[in-house]
Amino acid sequence: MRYSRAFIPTVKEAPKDATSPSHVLLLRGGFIRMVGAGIYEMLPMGLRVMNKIGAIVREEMDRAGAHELLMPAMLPREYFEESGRWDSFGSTLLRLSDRKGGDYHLGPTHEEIITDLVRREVKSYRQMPLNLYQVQMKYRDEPRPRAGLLRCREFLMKDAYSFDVDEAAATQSYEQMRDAYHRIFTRLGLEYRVVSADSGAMGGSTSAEFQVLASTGEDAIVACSSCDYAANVEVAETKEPEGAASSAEAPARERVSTPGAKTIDEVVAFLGDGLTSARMLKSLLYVAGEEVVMAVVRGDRELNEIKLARALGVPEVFLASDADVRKATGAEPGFAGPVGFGGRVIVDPEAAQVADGVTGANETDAHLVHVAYGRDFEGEVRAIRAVGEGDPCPRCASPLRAYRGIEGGHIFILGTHYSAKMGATFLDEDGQSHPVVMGCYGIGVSRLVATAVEQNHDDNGIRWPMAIAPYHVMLTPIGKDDEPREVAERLHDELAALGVEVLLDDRNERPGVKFKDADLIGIPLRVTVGKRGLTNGELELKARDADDNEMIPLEGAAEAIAARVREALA
RNA sequence: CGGGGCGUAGCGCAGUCUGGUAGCGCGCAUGGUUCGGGACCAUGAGGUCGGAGGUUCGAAUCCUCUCGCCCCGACCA
Repeated sequence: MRYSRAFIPTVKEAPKDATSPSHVLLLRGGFIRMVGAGIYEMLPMGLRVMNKIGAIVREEMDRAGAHELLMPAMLPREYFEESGRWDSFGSTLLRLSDRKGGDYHLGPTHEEIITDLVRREVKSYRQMPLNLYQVQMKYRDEPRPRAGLLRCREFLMKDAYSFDVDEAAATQSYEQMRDAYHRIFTRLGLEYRVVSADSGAMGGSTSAEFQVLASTGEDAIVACSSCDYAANVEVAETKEPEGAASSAEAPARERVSTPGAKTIDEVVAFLGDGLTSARMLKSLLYVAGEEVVMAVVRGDRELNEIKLARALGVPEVFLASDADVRKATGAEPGFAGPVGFGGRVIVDPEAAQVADGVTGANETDAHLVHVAYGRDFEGEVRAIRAVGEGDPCPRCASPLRAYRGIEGGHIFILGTHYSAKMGATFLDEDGQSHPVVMGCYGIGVSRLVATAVEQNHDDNGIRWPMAIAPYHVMLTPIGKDDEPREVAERLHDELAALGVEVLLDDRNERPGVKFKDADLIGIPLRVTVGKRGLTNGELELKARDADDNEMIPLEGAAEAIAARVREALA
């Protein structure tokens, strides 16, 4: 491709509305343009990247035995009505009506539609296992689209659905998809972790997220430094200390006056005398359904609200208002504590280990010192704190490492959630009817374009992994002489004949402009053709992620460059 | 939906407080000089100041309403 004939509208200054690295660089590099909030155009370069990702996804899905189909994006109301999601999806569902006043929506996901297809067409155990997928635009009216392609209202998604006769077979399908996803993310050239995650409202029994590591990621995850345990912090566990505090030698409980000292830091500073936040018993009041409960974690730890909700068996918990705190403890906020507290108390195992703790006295301007679980207060011991860097792995006790990630894929076993509700049943060998057992598997294809950039960029621009780069090689003839241009033209044709995708910068621009654009758009290999090298019969080869040039002989250059490309793709 | 910010030329911004002929840089066009990390000179094109209403002799500027975009939070099979 001749750069002069391509459509690559790069810009020097970042549009002010873009803040995340991928958003800035994809805009500046001429890959995307915004049409509305969370709605983007894929320009030729962006589309090349997205299509490459899509091709890898399709290859691996096909290899795993899945079959591609295409469902409509515009859907009549009745399907989501049937599953209850016409209401439960709320305003995230983009609704529209036709000329006759009929209700429609744009598909945010397709469990209902595929389940309808399968209930009409699949009647026998002989027709399973079955795995159907599509790559299609999805529509979700996100409350807050953001960060360019990372969270859009219209986005390209690969969604696959498996259908099996029972849980065991469904698990097998799930494992096959997990393997396929491993191959996909590996081939994309992205560093990632598979983490266990909250199954959310899907009610699935088993699920895993494929998290692409990026310091700018929205999700916090932990991964073991030695075994393969990894989890979203929403659900991450850690090896908990056993037993209760050995409080035998601790002095008897005592009330101390702590005027104005409400926060952990203030109390530690006020009491002094070697007190650390790890000896504080942080007591937080939460509203869970009808009741107000107290959650106690060590003062140097954070509470994980999802885990607390799960421990309490409620969908979610809300931090109590100041008024609720006063009512429940009889004291101003900042002085709550488990000793003598009337309601339900959940104690984190680490907090239960504190032998000589300090906590609020449920009395304004007062705390209690020399407090221990088991001796001074009771409660249900449940792991409710946030797990983080350095905590021991729940499986092997090695230290966990904290990462940030972007969710690139998510796989679920759905069970019979949709099939039972929608009557997707089959007959087994004995003529008995059963609901099919489903799984669903998503990959955010357009999101991965941005995710790859978040993980692979520097101050000068993008550094595409070879497998998804818009072109493999950038040819940069420089100087005003004819020779570099002629050599570059010839090299372009030779490389193309070898199956290498080449972008030839034939623009009449100064070298600096060409180099800056080359770095910005991030083609993995750049070949500079200039008088400097040609006088020695050489070309300059520079990898986008390397610091220095290397000189290669002009003789046989095409083969050498093609070999480098093949090597990077292997 | 709560909080904050921003809409002025294709992009980035100044001008708004204190009303008085709409400016700068980049980009674009033409000519010339340049040519190994975003060159220089000259000339030029390009704007209903997001929109509507109001106040005023006069509104980018003041008032009211409205639309859009960004960030934080809530939310996010």
